[in-house]
Amino acid sequence: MRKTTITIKDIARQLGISKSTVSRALSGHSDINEETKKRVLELATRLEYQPNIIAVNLKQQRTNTIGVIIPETVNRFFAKAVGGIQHAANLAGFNVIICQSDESLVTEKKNLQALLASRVDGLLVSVSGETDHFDHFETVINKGMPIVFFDRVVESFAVSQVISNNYDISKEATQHLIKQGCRRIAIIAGPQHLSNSRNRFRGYLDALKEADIPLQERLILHSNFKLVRVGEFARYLATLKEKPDAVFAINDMAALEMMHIFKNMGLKIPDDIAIVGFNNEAICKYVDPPLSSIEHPADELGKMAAELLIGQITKGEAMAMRHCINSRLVIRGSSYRQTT
Amino acid sequence: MRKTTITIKDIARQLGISKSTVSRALSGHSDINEETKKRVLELATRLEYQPNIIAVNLKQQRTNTIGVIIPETVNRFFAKAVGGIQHAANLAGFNVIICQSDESLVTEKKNLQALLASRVDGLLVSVSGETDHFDHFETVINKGMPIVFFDRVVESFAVSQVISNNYDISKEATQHLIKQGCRRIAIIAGPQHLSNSRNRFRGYLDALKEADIPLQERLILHSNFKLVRVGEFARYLATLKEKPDAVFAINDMAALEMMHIFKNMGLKIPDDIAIVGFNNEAICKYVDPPLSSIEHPADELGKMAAELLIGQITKGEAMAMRHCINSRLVIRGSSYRQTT
DNA sequence: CTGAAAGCGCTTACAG
DNA sequence: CTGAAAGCGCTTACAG
Repeated sequence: MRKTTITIKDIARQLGISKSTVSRALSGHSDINEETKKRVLELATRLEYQPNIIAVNLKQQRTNTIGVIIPETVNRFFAKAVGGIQHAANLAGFNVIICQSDESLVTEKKNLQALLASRVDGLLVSVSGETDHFDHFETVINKGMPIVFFDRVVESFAVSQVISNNYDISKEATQHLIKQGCRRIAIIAGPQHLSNSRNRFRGYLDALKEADIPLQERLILHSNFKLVRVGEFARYLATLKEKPDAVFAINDMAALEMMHIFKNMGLKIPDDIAIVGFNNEAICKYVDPPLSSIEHPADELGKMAAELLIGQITKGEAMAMRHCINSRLVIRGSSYRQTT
Repeated sequence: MRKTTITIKDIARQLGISKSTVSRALSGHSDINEETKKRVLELATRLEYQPNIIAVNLKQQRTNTIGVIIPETVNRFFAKAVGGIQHAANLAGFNVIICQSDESLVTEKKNLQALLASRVDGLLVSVSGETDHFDHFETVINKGMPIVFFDRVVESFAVSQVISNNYDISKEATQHLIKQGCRRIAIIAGPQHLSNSRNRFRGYLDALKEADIPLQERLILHSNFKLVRVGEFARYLATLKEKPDAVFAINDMAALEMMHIFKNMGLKIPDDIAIVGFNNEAICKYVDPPLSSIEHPADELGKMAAELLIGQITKGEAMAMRHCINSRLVIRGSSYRQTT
C-alpha cells in the first residue's frame, strides 16, 4: 500500500540536520533558528509530510480521541446529539468513535471494552434502556478515566452530567393537557431504572396531584424505548369503559403509533383523546392532526457534554459539573382543543 | 490518570522471563512452551493486562480502523447504513470512525484529510450532494488507499462500489404511477452530477418514453438533498393550468412536505395528485394517506461495502467489484387509486 | 540553537 | 523453546 510514507527522518536526511531539530521545527516548540525552521517547513509541505499520529500518540500516551456510547443513531435525538459532539470535538482537535448499544446492556458493556481497548482519552455516555445497574461504568471511573454522561445519566455518580429539564417539561406538558380539559391522562413512561424516565414520570405525577386528579394505575405503561407493547396498550386503553382522554408518550414514535391505532378505531384526535409526544421529530408536523411534542436541544446537549469532557481531559478539570439545558413544549393540533 | 497501566514488561519481570516470550505467549504465535504460555496468560488475566493497541498499531503499521464519510446521520438511510457497517466491521475486528460531510464539499474534503491523518486502513464513502468533482478522492486512490464507495458512488473510478438498482426501481415507481392513470408526473430529482440521481432520473425518463408520455420540463426540479426549494416548487406546480397528477420525490421528507402543501391547498391525495417518496422512513405509514415509498436495504449496502473494504485491506483483494442490492417499491394510499 | 540518546509498548527476524 | 536487539515514528530532557 502506501509505499512512500515520508517521516521526519527523511526530512532530516535531506536537510542534513537531526530529526530532533525537524521535530522541533514542525511542532513550533522551543527556541529554534527561524531559518532552519523555514527550511524544514518548506520541505515538509513540498514532500506532503504528514506526521504519523500513531507514533505521536504512543509517545504522548494520548489518542486525542473520545469514545461515545449511545443507544442508537436512528433515534433522531441521538443523531442530533452526535452532530453536536462531533462539532465540539473537531473544534478541539479530537476524534470521535461512536458505538451503539442498540438499547442492550450486553452490547453496552462490549462497547465499553472496545473503547477502552482503543485507548480513548475519555468517554461520553448515554445509557441503554436495559441498563439497570452501573458497575461496569463504576470500574472505569475508579480507574480515573474521564467520563461525562448526557441525557440518560447515572445521577448517583460523582461525574459531570448534562441533562435536560425532564421534570419541569413533563409537568408542563401534563398541565397543558389538564388545561385542555383532560382528566384521564394515560402515560407511556420510560424504564424506571433510568433517572431521566423517573424524573419525567415525577413531573407527570406532580402535575396530576397539584390539579387534584387521582392517579390511575391502569393508565400507566412502563415501557422500554422499543415499540413492542405500545400497540397492545393502545388497544387495552380503548377497551376501558372510562377511556383516557389524553396520552402523554415517551417518544414520538410511540405517540404516532397510538394516534394511528386510535384513529383507525374511529376516535377523534384531540377531542376524544389528546396526544403529546417527546422529541419533536421532523414528522410531527406532517401527521393529521400535527403532533404536539417536546423539542430537545439535543445538539446543545451533545456539544456541552463534549466540551465538559474535553476540558477534563486537557485541563484536568476534575470538578463534577451538572448542566441542564431546557427543552420546550411545542403545542400542535393533537393536543389543542379549540372548543375549550 | 490511568496510573497503573501494566505492560508486557511488568509481566516479564514478575515471571522472570523476557518480554519477547511474553509477547509470543500472548499472541499465541510461534512455538512456545505450553507451561510458560499458561503462566503468562494467567498472570495477564490476573493483572487485567490490556495490550496497548497504539504500540501494536505503530509496529504493525496498521490501525485496524476504517473511516466512513457520509452526508449525515439524521438521514435515516445513512443511519441504517452505518449500523450495517459497524456490525460488519466489529465482526472483523475493525474500528469505525464516522465523519459527516453535512452535504458540503468543503466539509467532505476536511473529513478526508482528518481520516488520512488518523491513519485509517481504508475508506468507505458516500459522496455529498454538493460534490461535483472528485479529484480529492482520486489523489487518495492513487496513493493506494483502499476505498469503497456506496450508494452515492463515483462510477468512473475503478474501485469497488455498492449501489442499489436506482434505474430499475425509479422506472418501476414511475410505471406504477402511470398505471394509476397519471400522465403529468412531476419529479423532484437529485443533483445530476451524482450518478445515482442520474440513474433515477433516467428510470423516470424511460418509463415515460415507453408509455409515450411526452416529457414536460416544467415538471422537473433538480434539487439538492435539502428541502429549501421544495415548497416553492410545490406552490409553482399548483399554479399551472395543467397541474401535475403525480409527484415522484427524491426523498420522503420532500414528498411529505409536498403532500402537506397540496393538502393545505385542498387538493386530494391520491386522486388529484398521487405521490411516491424515496427511503421508506418510519413515518410513511403514519401520514394520511400513508406515503408510498421505496425501501432500501441500507444496512445491507453498508455491510456489503464494509466487507468488500475489509477484504481489500486484510487480503489485499485488488479487484474492483460492483455490487447491486435491490430496493423495493412499497405501495400505500398516497399513490393507489382505488377508483381506477 | 542543535544533536545524541532514551523511551513510549510492542513485534519479530536472528541466534542459540 | 527463549532472549537480546533492532525498529515502528515520534518527542524531549540532557548536554553542549
